[in-house]
Formats: sequence, C-alpha cells, structure tokens
Amino acid sequence: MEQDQLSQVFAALADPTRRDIVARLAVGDATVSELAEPYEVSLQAVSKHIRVLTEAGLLTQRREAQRRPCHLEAEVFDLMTKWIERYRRQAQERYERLDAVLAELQDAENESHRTNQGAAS
Amino acid sequence: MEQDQLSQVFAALADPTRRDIVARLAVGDATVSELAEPYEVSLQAVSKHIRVLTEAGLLTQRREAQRRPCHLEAEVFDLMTKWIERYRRQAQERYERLDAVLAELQDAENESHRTNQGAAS
DNA sequence: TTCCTAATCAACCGATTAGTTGAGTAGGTG
DNA sequence: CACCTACTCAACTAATCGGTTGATTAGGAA
Repeated sequence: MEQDQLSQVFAALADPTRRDIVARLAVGDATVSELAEPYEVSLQAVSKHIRVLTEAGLLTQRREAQRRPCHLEAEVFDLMTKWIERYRRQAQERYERLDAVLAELQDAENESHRTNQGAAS
Repeated sequence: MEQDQLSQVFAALADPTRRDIVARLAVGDATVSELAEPYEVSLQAVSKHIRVLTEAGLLTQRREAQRRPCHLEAEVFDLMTKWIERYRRQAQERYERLDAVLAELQDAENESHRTNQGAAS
C-alpha cells in the first residue's frame, strides 16, 4: 500500500525494537545478523523490521559478499523534525500569546481598580 | 496494553487524519464535532482518533456543557524531538567525521605526492 | 561439486487497528 | 417533562502488524 513518507516514518519509529535498531545504526553501520544478535526474536523478524525502516527511507542497505550492511540515512529525520517543529512552535506561540493577553487583561483590570471602582469580574 | 509513551506518540502521528487533527489544534482549541466536520468518516471514528491522541499525551479535553473541547499539549513534542535529534546528530556527526577522515586521507595523499610528511592528527 | 553462511521470501497465526452501526450518557432547551 | 445536542461506549468487521517456521536465493570456502 502506497502511504505518504511521513506516515511511514512515524509508523516505523512507533516500534521500540526498530527505534533500538536506529539507535545502534547511529553508532555505525551493521549487518542484519549483527543487528539481530541482541534480540531473542528470529533473524527473519529483524529482517522484516529492517524492511520497514528501509521503506520509510530511514536506512539503506548495500551489498558486501553475502552480507547486507545497513546504513542510517539521517536526512529523513529532518522531515519529521520539520513537521513537529512547525506545530509545536505554533501551539507554543499561541500559548504565549494567550499569556500576553491574560497579562494585558490583568493590567487593564488593575488600572480600572485605581481609576474607576466597580469593575465586573 | 501499557506501551511506552514514545511508541504511543509515534504511532498516534503515523495516521494522516490524526496529524491533520493536531495541525488544526495548533491553530486553536476545537470540539469533537468541529474537528470531525472536514472528514467524511463518522463522528465516532474521529472520537477514537482523539482518544488515541489523548492517550499519547498529545492533547487534553476539558468539559464545556455537552462539548468537550480539545487542547494541544505542546510539551510531548519535545520528547520526540529529543529522541530524533539525538540520533540524527549522532549519525550526522559520524557522517561528517567520515568526511573529515576522507578529506584528511586525500590531503595526506596530495602531501605525500609533493613531499613525504604524514598528516595524521 | 558440495557445504556453509547471510539474508530474503512465503505462508500462516494471533493481536491490534481503523472503520462501521447501534445504543447509552451527560447536559442544555422548549 | 420530553426532546435535542454532543459525545462516548460496545460490538462487529476487514485489514494490517509482529511474530513464527520452512523454503529459497546469493555468495564464498572446502
């Protein structure tokens, strides 16, 4: 099923084993067996995880005799970061703007207490 | 099943409809019906999406008569950003380090062509 | 050639997911 | 009160997911 890359990337990283694989590949390239070694699941299961990560564009595999070393592709992370930062910042700004508005209202109220008494609450 | 928050957050954002809901909530709070309005899916389906986002800690709901306005919680985004940045930076640095090493090797080669001094640091 | 290693493919299984419809609940309004 | 609105809950379904085992492919070594 053709899915947009952002969905694929998020889905790929929703699995702790796959995040773990990414963490290991951040240190350096590794073969499928090397990546599978720490887990008690089958090599085929790890191979599937690698396929998911590859299809999401998070890693690539080259050929080295029978081995297929995996390499982390850092660029895709930017796609996520961009999406996240966009909405985080927007929400944050809105929150700060609300804060400012509330502060202004407070100032206005304080003002009316000094000049005019009988402000509504 | 109890799942770690990072997995829940990534899984929640792996769905385009849910990312869309987050995008809308970044602009301002909205009720369930307001959020459901643009989609052709049922209100119940949207309600479920909201539950997923809520359980991931991405949003909260308050009560306002019969309405349950949703509010985006920006803090959770930091959890993701931290994770992403950690490994992105690590991979990037490794890449740049490799670049530097290759450049050094190139320099050393050029150097040895002219004189005969090593350039390792 | 035969054998070993590294990895993928194929088929299956149980659990989860995204959707559905129908019923129930909480809180106004006539 | 009855009735409407705004949801959530419950049960079901089809599709996907993470895992399994067994067979197969690709390449190197004896």
